[in-house]
Amino acid sequence: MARTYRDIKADILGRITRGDWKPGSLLPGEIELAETYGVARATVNRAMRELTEDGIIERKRKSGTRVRLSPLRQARFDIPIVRHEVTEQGAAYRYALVSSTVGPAPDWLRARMGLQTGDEVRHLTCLHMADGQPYQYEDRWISLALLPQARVEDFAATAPTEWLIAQIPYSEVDISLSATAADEGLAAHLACRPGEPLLQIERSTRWDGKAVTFVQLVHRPGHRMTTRY
Amino acid sequence: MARTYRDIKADILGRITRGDWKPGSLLPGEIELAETYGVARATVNRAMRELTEDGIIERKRKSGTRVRLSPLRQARFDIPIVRHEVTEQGAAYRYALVSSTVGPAPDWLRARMGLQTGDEVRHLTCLHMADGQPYQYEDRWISLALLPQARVEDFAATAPTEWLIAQIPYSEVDISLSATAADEGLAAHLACRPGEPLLQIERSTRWDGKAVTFVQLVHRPGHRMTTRY
DNA sequence: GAGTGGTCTAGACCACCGA
DNA sequence: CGGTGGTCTAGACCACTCG
Repeated sequence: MARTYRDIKADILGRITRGDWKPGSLLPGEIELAETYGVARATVNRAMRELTEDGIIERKRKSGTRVRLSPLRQARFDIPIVRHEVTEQGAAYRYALVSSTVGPAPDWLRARMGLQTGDEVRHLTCLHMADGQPYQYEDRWISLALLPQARVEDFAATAPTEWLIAQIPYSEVDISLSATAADEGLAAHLACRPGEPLLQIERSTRWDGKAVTFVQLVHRPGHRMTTRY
Repeated sequence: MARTYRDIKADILGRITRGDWKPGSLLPGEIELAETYGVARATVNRAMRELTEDGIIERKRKSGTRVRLSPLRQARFDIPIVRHEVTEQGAAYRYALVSSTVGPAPDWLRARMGLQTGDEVRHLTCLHMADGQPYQYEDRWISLALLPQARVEDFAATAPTEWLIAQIPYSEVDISLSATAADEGLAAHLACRPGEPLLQIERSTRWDGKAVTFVQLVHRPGHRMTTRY
């Protein structure tokens, strides 16, 4: 007999995957299930709530709980710090600052970050290496309106990402994943041929609703992001 | 005054983002917080549990709750059904079956799916279109050992994904994201130049621990996957 | 209006793990 | 060992929404 909310969650999920409860069908109410399993209603509720978060079932007051017609598929990808990603693979991590400038934000960036005309930004490009091989190329813009201390910071030793985490640990982020072709510069930095397909991640970070930083991260050829669910 | 677990969660998160509680620091215990907020301990627990799931804090019995040193970043991407993805953009969806064969699984696929020598698979390639333009190219393999009914199914009208969901609604999935270059065939199907960088998703689906299907989904040039957190 | 899920409470016991 | 979080209970009230 099931006793914990985990047991109950597993049992309900089992009935769904085995086809006892088919997509679209109505599940028993919480009170009934609580009696069936011999537990308190709160315990059943916890199990059902997690199944809802997992995209397995849909719940509505009054109408009850149904198995989702088409399961809501969502994958979670960890967004690692490059240094950790590299060292966890057992490789030696090295970071190099490639270029650094300060100036007014170009138009496309102003649009993208929602900056005012004349707002200045620190523009950094850097390279992250694993065992001496290029691993990821980083092209970052930091708003000096919000982070004036970025004007004078020396990024020779510390990568911008890790510096930024120390400044604003918790923020809102937009992420975009796409494929891009290596141009001459990228090819040189990542030691690949021009035109080679590369996985690119773009991140916009906001704090208190205001744009803090925008970054393009381009991975070396063949890089994969993986996850399971 | 905070009254619900949402209020409390927001208040705690606010103190963290504002820097009242810095990364690595110890938060008050649940009992103390419950008294502070004037609620039951279970309410504080719910708030803290969600902050843990969100990767904001770390909890350990006996030692207590700490703000994570470097916030655990994870992004959730919805894995939509192509047809829904297209129609939600207001475009007309069309599906076309390109090729279909039945035969023994090639070696690389056997390794990838963990099939036995001689296991047969149905191999399908199809095209998903939005407003008459190529949108996504699908290259799918279905294990006939697990889904014998796939041998005779006519995929002319129904896309494999949607048929599969009807057969095994809930399953375990491995996902891999990468960039690939269009070869001659892909270029023809997706109406792009050979060599063009394309975003590719590979999915392995298991049910009851056994490999059911493997698919490569290649998006048209310029496609982006986006999310926020 | 009434039935369902959403949440809160007060109390209890347990499991883990650091000192 | 003792303190912390993890979970369960029994009961209650509330909010949403369908009929």
